[in-house]
Amino acid sequence: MNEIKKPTIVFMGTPEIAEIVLENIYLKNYPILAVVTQPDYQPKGKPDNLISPVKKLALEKNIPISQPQRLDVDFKKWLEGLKPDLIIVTAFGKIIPKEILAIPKHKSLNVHASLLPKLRGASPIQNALTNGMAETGITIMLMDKGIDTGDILSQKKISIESEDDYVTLTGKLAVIASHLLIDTIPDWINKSITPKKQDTAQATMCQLIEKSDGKINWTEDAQDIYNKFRAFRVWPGIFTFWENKGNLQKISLNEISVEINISGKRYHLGEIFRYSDSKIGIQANNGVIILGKIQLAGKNETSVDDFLNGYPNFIGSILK
RNA sequence: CGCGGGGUAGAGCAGUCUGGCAGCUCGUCUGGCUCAUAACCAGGAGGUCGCCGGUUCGAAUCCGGCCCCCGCAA
Repeated sequence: MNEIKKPTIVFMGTPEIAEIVLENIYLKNYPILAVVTQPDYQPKGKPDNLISPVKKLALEKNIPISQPQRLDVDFKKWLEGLKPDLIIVTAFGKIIPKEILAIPKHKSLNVHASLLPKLRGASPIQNALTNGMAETGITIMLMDKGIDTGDILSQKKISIESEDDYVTLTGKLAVIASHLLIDTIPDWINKSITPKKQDTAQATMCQLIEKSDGKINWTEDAQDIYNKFRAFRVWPGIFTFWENKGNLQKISLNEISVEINISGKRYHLGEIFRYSDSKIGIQANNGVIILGKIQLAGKNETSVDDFLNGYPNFIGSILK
């Protein structure tokens, strides 16, 4: 790696993956002028504001913080005043106008958690999992006015293990992202990288996740249901409905596993049955979902064994 | 004052409407049975029924206030 004068950086990002990338930039002694992150979120009934992981780290390291509601004229003026050499964006969560992207001398780079042009958009990690993909990766690219359509500077692949879920995969990708970024910045400043156009014909877009996407359809393959569980681990989770004494009650499946080698008798799709002495299963297509921890709406999370002590009629019902 | 569910033994729940001995399943302890077991049989321990006040001969239950947990919406 060539020696360069380190560019001054404004970092824009919000969740854990952004925090890890930011931390590595900080540890490598890049001058960070400011971080920009989403406004604090105040949940009802909780005493404390939830602050983004990026903000938490910035507070710890005494880096100036901006949390604009909108990226408007005032924000632009503020940013111009900082005269950054480079903007780094990682999972920021808002679309950034191109006037802002154009401010830094060395433009704006985006760290995206997929192998572009695959999985452009807001939720690449979850979509890699729901699609059952065998590999994904990190792309660092120049930002333009489209969503993840900019020219590619560098990429790194990672294989997705069958036991990976959103948490573990995000962790792995974050580490790769932070290293790839540190390797890429000097080459970009030195102009020793030629940006590559994306092959638009190969592009796929990932849709924004909604809470309702967590609803389980018991006619789906067991493996697909399990993939959804892995992808939605942190949010929105997966859920189904149980008819108990005439009431439809929402049940979240917070901890499950899957058995795809089906043996023995089959049940109705969505039917709950005793899969073995210690396992409670739900029949899905081409496999069985094994319950670990579940949560009835309005109640605390419990193990399925505890749940059955209170609701013995659970076994034999059919989930909807 | 956004909408809704909940707080009962170590865990999960019923009982509350219609006030009248504190219950169920599991766990735990003791004993029995068994080659053996997360099995089976018998017995026991374990409760401030979230907190405060009110009504009543009598309150987990009815009335008023408060605290806490959770789901939805944002």
